[in-house]
Amino acid sequence: MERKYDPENKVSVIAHARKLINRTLRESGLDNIHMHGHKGKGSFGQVLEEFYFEYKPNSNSEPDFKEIGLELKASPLKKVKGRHYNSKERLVLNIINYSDIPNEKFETSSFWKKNANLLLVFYLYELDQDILDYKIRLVSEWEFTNEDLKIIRQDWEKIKEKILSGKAHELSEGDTLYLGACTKGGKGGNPRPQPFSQIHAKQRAFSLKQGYVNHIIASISREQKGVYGKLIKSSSELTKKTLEEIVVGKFESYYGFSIPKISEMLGINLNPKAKSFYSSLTKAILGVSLDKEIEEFKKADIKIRAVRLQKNNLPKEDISFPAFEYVKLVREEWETSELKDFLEHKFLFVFFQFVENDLILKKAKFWNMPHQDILDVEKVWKKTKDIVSKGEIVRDIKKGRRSTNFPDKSYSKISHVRPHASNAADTYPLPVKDNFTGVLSYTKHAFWFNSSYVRDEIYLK
DNA sequence: GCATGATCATGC
DNA sequence: GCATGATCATGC
Repeated sequence: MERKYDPENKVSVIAHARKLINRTLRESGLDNIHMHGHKGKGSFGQVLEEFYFEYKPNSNSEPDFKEIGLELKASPLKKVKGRHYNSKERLVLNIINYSDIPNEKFETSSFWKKNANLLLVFYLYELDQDILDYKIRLVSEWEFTNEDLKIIRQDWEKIKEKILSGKAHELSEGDTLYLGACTKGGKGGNPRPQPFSQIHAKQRAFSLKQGYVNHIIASISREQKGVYGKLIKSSSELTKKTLEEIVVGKFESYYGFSIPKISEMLGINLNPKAKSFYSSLTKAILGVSLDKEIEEFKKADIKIRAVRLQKNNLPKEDISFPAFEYVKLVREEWETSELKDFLEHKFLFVFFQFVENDLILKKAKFWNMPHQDILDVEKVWKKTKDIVSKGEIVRDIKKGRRSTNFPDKSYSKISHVRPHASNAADTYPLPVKDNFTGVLSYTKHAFWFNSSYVRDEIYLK
C-alpha cells in the first residue's frame, strides 16, 4: 500500500502531521480506524502511529522516523481559562536502561539519539471521551535551545550518577530540573534489577516535566510573549555551574542583611505584609522583573517557600501544602497521588531569621525529598485516606473546637494533617458521612511539613 | 512553649 | 470565588 507521505523526508512528514490540526482521528479520513483495538493509556499515540502514519508501534531505540532522526510523540492538553492550553501531564520519553546508561555518553546516549528532535502532536483531553474524538490542537517539531540543552544534559548526568552509585531505586523526579526520571508501567513501575545494587528498582523513563511541556506549548502556540523573564541570559553561564549554583550564588550576596536593607540594595519598595512579598523579593534578587514569571523555575516546576526561623532555628510556622479534596483522596492510589506528585517537586527554600525586630536573610537552598522520607509520608497519607474513607474524621468537640483523628505531629516526624481553609465553613464534600457529627462536608485540610523537619532536614543539613 | 485549630491576603 | 502561600490564636 502506498503511504500518504514520505517517511524519509522531514518536510513531508511534518506536512502530513499538520493536516491533523483542528481535526480528530475519526475525521482524519481513514476507513478502518474505528477497528483499532487499542485501549488504555497511550492508545491515542498507538493509533496515531499505526493508522495515520502507517507503521507498527514499536520499542526501537531508534527514533520513529529513523532516516530523518525524528521522534513522534502524542501528548494531552487541558484547557485553562478561555483559549489557553496547558499540558495535562509530563511528556514520557524512552525507558531508562539501568544497565546501559553507566557506559553511555550524553551525545551518543539512547536518550539523545531518540529524542533530540521531536514531532509533537498535542490533543485536547476530555474525560470519558473516545480517543478517536479528541481534537488535535497543536502540531509542531521541537528542538531544544542551547540553554535548555545544558540543563537537560546536567539532569541526564545526575540520573546516570545515581544509577552508578547503586541508587536507581531512590530516583525521584525532584532530583532534576527539566528532564525527569518518572515511573513507567503498572502501579508505578515494575521492579527490575540495577547494575550496582542488589535492590530492585522501579522501571523508569526519561520525561519532560509538566512545566517544561507547558513552555513548549506556549512557544509553539506563540502565546504569552513577554510573560517570562529569563534568569540565565546565556548558555555559557551553565558551562561551569548548575542552575541551582547560579541561583544560590545570587542569593549569597544578600546573606546576613535585613529585609529593608536588601530592598534598599535592590532598589525596590515592597510591602513585607503582602503575601506575594517573598516571591517578589526572589525575582528581584534573581534579576527578573516583578511582573514576569521566572522562566527556568516555571519549566522545572520549582516550588518556592519562604521560612521565618526563630532564634533557635525552628521555623515559626509549619509549612502548608495545597488543601486536598476528600473525595479525590479516597479514590487515589499512593503511587499516582497528588501528594506524592507534590513531594517529588524541586523546592527552593528561602530562610530568614528573626534578629531583634528584623528578619535577616540566612540561606537559600534547593531541596527535594529523599526517597526514605517519601516512604514515611506514605504512611501519613494512608492513615489520612483511611480516616476519611471510614468517616472517622472528628474525634471530639469541646467548647466549639473540634478535634480530629488525622495524623498529628507525633505520628510522623515529617508531616501532619491540619485545616487549611478560609474558616471552618470553608469545606470540601466527604465521600461518606462523618460518624461523630453526621456532616457530609468538612473544613478543608492539607498536609503540612512539621517545622522540626524543616529545621533538621532542610535548613541544618 | 508547643500542638493544633482557625484564619488572612492576594492574585487570578 | 477560590486556590494558595502565609500567619494568627487558643488550650493544654
